[in-house]
Amino acid sequence: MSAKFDPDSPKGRGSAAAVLPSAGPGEGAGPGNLDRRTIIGGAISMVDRDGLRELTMRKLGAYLGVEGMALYRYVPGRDALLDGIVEVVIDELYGDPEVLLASADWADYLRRLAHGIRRIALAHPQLFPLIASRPPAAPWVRPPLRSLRWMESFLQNFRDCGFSDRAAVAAYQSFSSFLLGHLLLEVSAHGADIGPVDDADPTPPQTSDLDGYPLLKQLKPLLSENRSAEVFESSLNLLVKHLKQTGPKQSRGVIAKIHRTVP
Amino acid sequence: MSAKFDPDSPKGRGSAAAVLPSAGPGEGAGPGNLDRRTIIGGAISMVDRDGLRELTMRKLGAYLGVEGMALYRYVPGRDALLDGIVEVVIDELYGDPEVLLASADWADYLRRLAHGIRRIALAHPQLFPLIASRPPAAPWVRPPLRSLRWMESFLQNFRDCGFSDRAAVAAYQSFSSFLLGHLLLEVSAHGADIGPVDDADPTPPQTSDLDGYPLLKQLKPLLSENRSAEVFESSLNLLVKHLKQTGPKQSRGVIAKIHRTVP
DNA sequence: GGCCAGCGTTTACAAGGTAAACAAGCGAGC
DNA sequence: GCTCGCTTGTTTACCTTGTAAACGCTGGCC
Repeated sequence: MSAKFDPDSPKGRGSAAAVLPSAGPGEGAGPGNLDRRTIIGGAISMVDRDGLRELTMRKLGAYLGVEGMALYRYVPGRDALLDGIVEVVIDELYGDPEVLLASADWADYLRRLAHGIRRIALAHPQLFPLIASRPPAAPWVRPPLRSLRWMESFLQNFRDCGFSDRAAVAAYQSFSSFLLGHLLLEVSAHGADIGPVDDADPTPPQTSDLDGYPLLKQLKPLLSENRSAEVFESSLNLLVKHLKQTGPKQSRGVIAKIHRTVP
Repeated sequence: MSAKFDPDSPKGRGSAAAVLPSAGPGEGAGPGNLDRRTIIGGAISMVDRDGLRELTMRKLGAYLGVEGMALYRYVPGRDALLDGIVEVVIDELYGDPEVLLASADWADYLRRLAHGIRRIALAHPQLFPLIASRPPAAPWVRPPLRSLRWMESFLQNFRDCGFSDRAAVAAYQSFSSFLLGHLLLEVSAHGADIGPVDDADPTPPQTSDLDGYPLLKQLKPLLSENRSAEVFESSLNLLVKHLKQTGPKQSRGVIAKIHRTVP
């Protein structure tokens, strides 16, 4: 495993995690140029560029070459827009050829899914906290796996792989929690969340007051090292190993037929 | 370990995680009733009650029996107020008698710390996402452990327990990520984050459209079971076990003297 | 008594979300 | 071809919020 190349980095791959052709600024905006998808797409690229705080109805309107109020014809309000964004971004998963909807090899399934979501997180660092914190449709649909469809296919797949109901649910929960925690931290280290809070001073408290904290000062190089990719990989492996011990009912080699694809 | 009793539930204990006497509404507000602490305390209890979105300068002012603008004499602005909140809430850790600043038994240390933070998260479900998403002082200070002081003592303790620098840093990172992921999910299941977005309909999409998702429908009882306390406990144990394998240089039994307390 | 510093209030303004009235284009039916 | 009414974007307007700046009270000190 190379230490230098991160296979999930947005620059490192060509696939999904790229959103529709991005709905760039549509200056000349005759009527009919607008629809829900375009609006959400525009919102996504605005947020990717400027951060969440800069996403306002009027500015998004301007970005699309239209008056802010026009958006309300397609989106009930700002909150709904945010929900739409989350939904669309998560839907990128469906377009990712490396993520499978089902696989008899649940470990492989899990790894692909995890990397797929990581790719999304890295492609949209500014959006990821939103994905994590928007209230889910139902209380047991956990971020970042958000959608009922993904949840259904996840559980189905694990059951088909011989997990008991309880074990499948447990797998789902540990997986979500691992992914959320890891990616949220990774993404926030990328300087996400905080948009241009202060456009002034680009390095506010950098290299600052570590004087009271000698150990911190000493370990700073280690702490600043970005080994996210490897850490991600090894935590994921740990999770898989743990599931292998606690999860599947039948022993290795027995494969339950996948008899059902997802809606 | 009882399955029914959650030792970290706010109702289940008497200790910290209770914030100052709460700075209740101070109706008659002569001058001098105000200070930074009171303001932050009031903000915290407002958020605990009504959610983040309801926390506005004017409403907080009213809550404290004062005009909104008065707050600006003690707090530079709303963002700084939020930072103050996060800081104060995390500081509850120092008041928690069950959390140790250092211990020769690092596993015990870790467990106590984890439970301490969990207690905070459960005591302030509405605030926890804020703790998780406020930009940290330095990029390598990860939520939810937030403060430089905690970080320093954490690392120091692990080093004193025989962890190499690298291992201590790794422990810090896995610990943060585990804690963040788990608690964020746990707290959001408590219906946090989303404040009174719509005061109308108390059960909007409940028991709703699970029709396309038979497995979900079937597993719903399992999924809605709240075993957070146990799951937390066992994930924490898993983490500890893992650290035991990868972490400390010297074998069990050798205790490095704790020769330094934290600033 | 007069003055000053500290503190809360008033006034004012720029964003932002959103409702409601409005207008321009355009196809359906006659 | 004309008109009607719908679709879609625009204008206007209002309320809430964050925040700057000016104002005025009040209690202690000379």
